[in-house]
Amino acid sequence: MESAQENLTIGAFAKAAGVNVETIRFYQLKGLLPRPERPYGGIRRYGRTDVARVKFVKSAQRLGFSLDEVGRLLKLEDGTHCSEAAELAAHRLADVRARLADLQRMEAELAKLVGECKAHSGDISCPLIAALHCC
Amino acid sequence: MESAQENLTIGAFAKAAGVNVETIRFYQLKGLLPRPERPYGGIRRYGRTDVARVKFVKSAQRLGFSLDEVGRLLKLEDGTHCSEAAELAAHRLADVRARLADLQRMEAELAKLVGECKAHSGDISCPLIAALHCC
DNA sequence: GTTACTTCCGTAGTCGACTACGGAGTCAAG
DNA sequence: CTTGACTCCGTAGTCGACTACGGAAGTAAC
Ligand SMILES: [Zn+2]
Ligand SMILES: [Zn+2]
Ligand SMILES: [Zn+2]
Ligand SMILES: [Zn+2]
Repeated sequence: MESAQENLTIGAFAKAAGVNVETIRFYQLKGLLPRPERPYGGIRRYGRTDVARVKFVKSAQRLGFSLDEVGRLLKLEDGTHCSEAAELAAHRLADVRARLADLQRMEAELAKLVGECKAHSGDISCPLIAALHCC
Repeated sequence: MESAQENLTIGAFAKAAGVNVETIRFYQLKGLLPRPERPYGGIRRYGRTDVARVKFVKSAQRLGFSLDEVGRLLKLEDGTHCSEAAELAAHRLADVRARLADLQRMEAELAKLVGECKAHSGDISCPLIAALHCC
């Protein structure tokens, strides 16, 4: 056979890419995926480059990029002039690190409070609740 | 004077609590804050317990609790039977830790890719872009 | 050739935590 | 007594990344 990965209907394409059909349509709407030509009154067909493109989007998402940023990354796909991509990634990294710091603070405070609640006796009021009171 | 912190209009209340007026109304709508009685055709007045309540909400939010969870925490405010509060906090802690792990993965991968992009010569294609390609 | 699954397409709904808007009523200062 | 700020209240819009719906038309299986 020519290939099991060419001439896919949108359903097979979505399955091959590991996403829902609606996600494909949504990406087309957002300009992340092209809408292939449609034969007279027929249905559109997709190939392996489309699958690769969706997987690119999903990989980038796993790194924290927004769909908007992924759109910009896709325009630099040849990889020859990567300074813009590097800048995008650096921004993303800074943002990830900021969120990380925030979560680490939450983790420490929550862990402390949960520990204190476990430890306190039934008589005095709960330090976990008390901590939320005075700012 | 009796107190600068009693008989506040909603505007003064919001300022004292460090939030917008609309936030107060939103919390009232969500049942996080009571709506004080309104004298015949007059305007509602707020006091220090209301301010404390908003600050409680904001403290809990900083620990990662959703407004829905904060609502449940507010019902345990006396701090005498804290096992439910402790359970909520433990769930929150588990969730925070899961998000933390995810962000740490992103941080490591992004940092690696940014480093590789800085290092690669102009000839070969960018490892940052390449990494997004093959799943 | 009929049934049953897909596809196509646009529009609208979801979630959370607000934010904005609009029009009427209230209040204090001058 | 007017001006201007503030309050009241409901409804609607925002953001991101989908998800759901609905009806018409295409397609595959029997
Ligand atoms: Zn306790
Ligand atoms: Zn209290
Ligand atoms: Zn590079
Ligand atoms: Zn590619």
